[in-house]
Amino acid sequence: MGFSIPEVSIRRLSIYLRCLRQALSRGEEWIQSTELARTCGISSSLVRKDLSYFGEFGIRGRGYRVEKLIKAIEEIIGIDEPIKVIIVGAGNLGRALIRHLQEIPYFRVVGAFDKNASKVGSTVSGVRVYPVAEMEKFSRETSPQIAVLAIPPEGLQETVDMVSRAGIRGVLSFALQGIKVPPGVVMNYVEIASEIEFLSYKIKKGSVA
Amino acid sequence: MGFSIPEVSIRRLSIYLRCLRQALSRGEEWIQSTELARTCGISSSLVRKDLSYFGEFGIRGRGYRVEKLIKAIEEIIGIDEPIKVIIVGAGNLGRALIRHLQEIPYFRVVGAFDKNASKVGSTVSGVRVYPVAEMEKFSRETSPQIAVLAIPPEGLQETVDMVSRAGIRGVLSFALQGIKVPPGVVMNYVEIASEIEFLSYKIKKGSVA
DNA sequence: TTGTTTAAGTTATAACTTTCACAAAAACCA
DNA sequence: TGGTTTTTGTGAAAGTTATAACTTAAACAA
Ligand SMILES: NC(=O)c1ccc[n+]([C@@H]2O[C@H](COP(=O)([O-])OP(=O)(O)OC[C@H]3O[C@@H](n4cnc5c(N)ncnc54)[C@H](O)[C@@H]3O)[C@@H](O)[C@H]2O)c1
Ligand SMILES: NC(=O)c1ccc[n+]([C@@H]2O[C@H](COP(=O)([O-])OP(=O)(O)OC[C@H]3O[C@@H](n4cnc5c(N)ncnc54)[C@H](O)[C@@H]3O)[C@@H](O)[C@H]2O)c1
Repeated sequence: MGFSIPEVSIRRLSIYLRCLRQALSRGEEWIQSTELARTCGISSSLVRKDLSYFGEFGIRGRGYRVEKLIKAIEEIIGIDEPIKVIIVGAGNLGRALIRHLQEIPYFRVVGAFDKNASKVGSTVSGVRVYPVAEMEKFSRETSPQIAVLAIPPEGLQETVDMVSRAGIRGVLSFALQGIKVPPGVVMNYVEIASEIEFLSYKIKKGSVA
Repeated sequence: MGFSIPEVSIRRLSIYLRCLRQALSRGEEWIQSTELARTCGISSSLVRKDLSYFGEFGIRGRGYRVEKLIKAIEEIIGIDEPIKVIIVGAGNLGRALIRHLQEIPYFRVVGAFDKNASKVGSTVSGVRVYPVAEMEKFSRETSPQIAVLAIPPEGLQETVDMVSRAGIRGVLSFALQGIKVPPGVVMNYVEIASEIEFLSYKIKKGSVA
């Protein structure tokens, strides 16, 4: 076959999932690509194309069964089983993330880690904060798949290496820094400042036109 | 001319900015496209291409003057003057964002807004929390450019409309929802769940290969 | 000066992504 | 039952973005 699925398609799947869940909660049993496209703000052919990378999920002339499509996308993404997540850095951001992720049923925040002794032993929404030194041991026992790093850029490289040694292969970082990502680890970044800068540019450009 | 600058290029500019600031803080006066590319994990021709959309900033055979390039990118993005930001929703996330953005010199968090009376009047890192009803008045006096929405999806449409009425044209939302964005408003989203789902897919795919 | 080296800027090509347009399949109706 | 409608799935075209290859300008040394 020799072709790869666009990364943007995967990101869109996760948006479709949100729309589909909303549709389901509104009691809708069927949905068409046009409807899904409209709520996501894209074209219907793109919706169909994205799905077609993974198989045939719809019925021609009818649309997609909402529930079935949700299950299918969950399986594609890999969240048919709850994903175990750890949070590194139990500061303001880390605590907000724990609370947020706890509310999402297909994530399980199994633990938090902090290097500050005063944070260790405390609990955030029922999630225990462990010393970073225990990460490898904890990981052997619990096998989390994802680490979310809510720490300053200073300790980033060291932490990524540690997380990798603990066998965690997916890392989401809130510290943006030129880092050597260990082999086998997939890492991405969220940077609010960049998002605001992007908006700033768009506003500026729009006002000129 | 009839060609548009790719949005991804703008997003990369803001990453270049971070690398450049680091280089500056290390006392480096000059930087080459290869070096900038390496620290950002992309190709050097892409760096040069991105910059070439906006002009000529380097010296052939020499590279880019770090300080000059920072200034140039800041001006392109529109952060040569500090950007005034408001935060809507002074919960866990809102407070974490206030603290984070306060640390970045080219942002000025001028106020926070909450609909919960018990939050109103309090202060987070020196930023005052106002009732949402005062947003328009506040905005007339202070003219913030960007609103960051750290609220649940329920009130999103209403809040976006309010923010738009207040004359704010850039919105960053942490609630992902099929929303009608008022004309003239640029809106984008940050959704940690989507980022983790994306990682989940990549891990899953990697382990099969 | 003049030749050589270096790295930016630019053009051409390749890779990727989206859209278009239509065939195919299911459902519905007379 | 057969024709009509509807909407998916898909191959090809169009459009966009990234990479590679090349050209030009600056700097430096002899
Ligand atoms: N990228 C973004 O969009 C974004 C948004 C908000 C905050 N941030 C950044 O994230 C970081 C955390 O923000 P915060 O508001 O929670 O700060 P904070 O100071 O409240 O919390 C940081 C926590 O991390 C712990 N920590 C520091 N280094 C660590 C390490 N190497 N290992 C384990 N724990 C460690 C500290 O002990 C502290 O508890 C800050 O650097 C902030 O600038 C980024
Ligand atoms: N997208 C993401 O990545 C992400 C990350 C973290 C949290 N969240 C979401 O963001 C929201 C806020 O998270 P949190 O942890 O701060 O919750 P929180 O309950 O601590 O805070 C929410 C605050 O917003 C206020 N609020 C609610 N509706 C409002 C409105 N219409 N106008 C003004 N203020 C309003 C509430 O009074 C409260 O103070 C939650 O829905 C959470 O799920 C999203």
